[in-house]
Amino acid sequence: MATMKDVAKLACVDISTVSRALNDTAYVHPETRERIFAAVKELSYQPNVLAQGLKKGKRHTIGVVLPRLHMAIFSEIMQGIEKEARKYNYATLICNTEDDPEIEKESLSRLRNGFVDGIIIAGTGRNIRLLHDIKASGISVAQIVRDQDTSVSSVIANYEACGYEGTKFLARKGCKEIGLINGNTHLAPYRDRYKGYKAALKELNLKENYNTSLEPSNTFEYGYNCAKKLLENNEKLDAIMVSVDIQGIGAMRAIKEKKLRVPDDIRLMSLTGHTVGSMLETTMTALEIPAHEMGEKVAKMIIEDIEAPSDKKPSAQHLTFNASLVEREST
Amino acid sequence: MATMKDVAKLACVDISTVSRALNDTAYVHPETRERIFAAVKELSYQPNVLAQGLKKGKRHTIGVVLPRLHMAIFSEIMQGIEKEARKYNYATLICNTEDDPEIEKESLSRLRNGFVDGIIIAGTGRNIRLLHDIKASGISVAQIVRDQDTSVSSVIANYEACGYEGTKFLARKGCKEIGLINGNTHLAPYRDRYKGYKAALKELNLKENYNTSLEPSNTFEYGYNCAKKLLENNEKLDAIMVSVDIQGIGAMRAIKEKKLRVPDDIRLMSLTGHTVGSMLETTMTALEIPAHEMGEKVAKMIIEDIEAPSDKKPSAQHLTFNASLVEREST
DNA sequence: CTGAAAGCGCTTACAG
DNA sequence: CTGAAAGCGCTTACAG
Repeated sequence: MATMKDVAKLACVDISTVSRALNDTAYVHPETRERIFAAVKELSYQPNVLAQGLKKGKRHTIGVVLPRLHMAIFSEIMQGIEKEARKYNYATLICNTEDDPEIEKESLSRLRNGFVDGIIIAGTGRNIRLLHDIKASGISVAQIVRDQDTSVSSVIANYEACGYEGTKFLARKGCKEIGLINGNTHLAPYRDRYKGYKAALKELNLKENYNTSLEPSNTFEYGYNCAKKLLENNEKLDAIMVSVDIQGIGAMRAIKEKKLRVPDDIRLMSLTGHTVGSMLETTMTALEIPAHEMGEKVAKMIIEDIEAPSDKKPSAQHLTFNASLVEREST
Repeated sequence: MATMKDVAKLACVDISTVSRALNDTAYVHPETRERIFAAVKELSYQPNVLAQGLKKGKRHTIGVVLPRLHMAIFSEIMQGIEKEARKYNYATLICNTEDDPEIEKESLSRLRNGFVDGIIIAGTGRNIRLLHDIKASGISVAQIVRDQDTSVSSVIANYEACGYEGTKFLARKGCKEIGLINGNTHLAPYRDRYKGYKAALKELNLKENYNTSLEPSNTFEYGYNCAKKLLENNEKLDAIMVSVDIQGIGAMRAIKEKKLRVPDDIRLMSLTGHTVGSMLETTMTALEIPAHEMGEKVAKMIIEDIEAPSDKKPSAQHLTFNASLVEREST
């Protein structure tokens, strides 16, 4: 690979002049400029990003730490992040943690050391101190979906409202025994959905049908197992709310194996739908969250933070999106 | 952030000694060593990866260029790549191109400039020259799923066999009018599936039912639209093979809207299944490809290439995996 | 066993 | 308008 030195030699100028011409950071005589660009072309010179980053202390790269990509809302959010990042000429580096705090820790450690200017995270909540360290060391941080820490900016959906409105909606449909398949309530979204569910049940004077399991909750199997238990525990159950679409697919399977019909015997809805729900054989009613838009916003937020001069970084912002109810066949 | 200089000062040694102690690259007196590690701890020093990379010319990072993450087999392959990369202490950087040659070009250009030591790509086939340039410049390259270029190592599944065996299987089930929903035949997997399909039809003395559309083929909508056309064009159609699971979900929807039943009226199967197929309401028969394993292999392949001394890089290897038939409800 | 020094490929004050 | 030089944070021959 040609270096700036080679270009300088070929163009018969100093390397500093090449730098200035290329970065357009000072006036360079048109002729010199032309010679330089000719040399660049001839050598098909490409600047070394490492060296630039070393000098400027900036990588123009955002790290995104996510618990899951496959069949989860995070890959849709990611599309939004990438689109926005590309607009500002930032690259994105995705780390997939599988919701394992150890992998998360390792990913964060790796990212902090010169890899990125900012980190967007949907975290396990187990590495908050590390995250603070990272922020203190000058790397911008923002949370997506899971706001584990109020001192760090975040973009989330209103999960409590999802739990509340979902329950109310099913009650209006005549359901009396509404189950909720949730996940680890240490994570903000699960905690909040549960809160909303309980609040609605109280107003409606209904009782709780709740089941949980020890497995990772963002999976098909989890939805399947929890649905099975809910159905066994209460034979009058007439509705199941799942936290995320993928659980709903598992629940659908469990319901079918019990020879029950959706929606006639059991109504089924997802509390944080994304595009999957509309594609299923029995399409799924859902409170859909604007994943793409949320991704764009959090990317914009972190880029603004990165590019703000260090003496006046914006203070932590928290952006909450509302979900919108989309009725489909499953209710 | 503390630098190596700070550590050296605190430990009262030269920075070169710190470097040696930390990298274990030469004998350092135990006491000195201890002082250095104490200083590292005290300052919570973290080496700057940029600077290391600049000096050593290595980033310990692999770029992965994929056409799609959401609901596609690529996120499963990615899991395998990440697992293997982590084992060798490599980071992975994912670029999502949405199968757009321009985005792909941009991603590749970005990666080549000091970002990564190697690139794994499932490409559009439109940037082969650029890929050659990149390889020539000393960055390792490997292809996954799509082997557009025999001079570059690859890990793929035997798509021709998939097309062939799928067709034979459906014929054994008694199907006479077997449709194929495919995709852009400039891409090797689509081209090969089609080849296998035609070969089997010829042996069986059956005629082709083939439809294609101009949209990106890796989507639900594509499967839906093509299935609809196939059903309209031939009312005796008794089977549909889709190239990928997500198309199958769309096809299922189209079949259902026609008031036809799967598998009684129409048998449906996917030619490159991954985990989605087993989770659907009507589970989908598929030729399953070992996505996770393929990811691991391609990661291993590229890491070996990266770490080989530049005078004896291994020559291009091509690894082909077989799919295995998993019968489920849809046939 | 350890230090002084050069160098990786750039950027950016400082002169002129 | 352009060059010479220092420096970003490391690694690694070269001495001793």
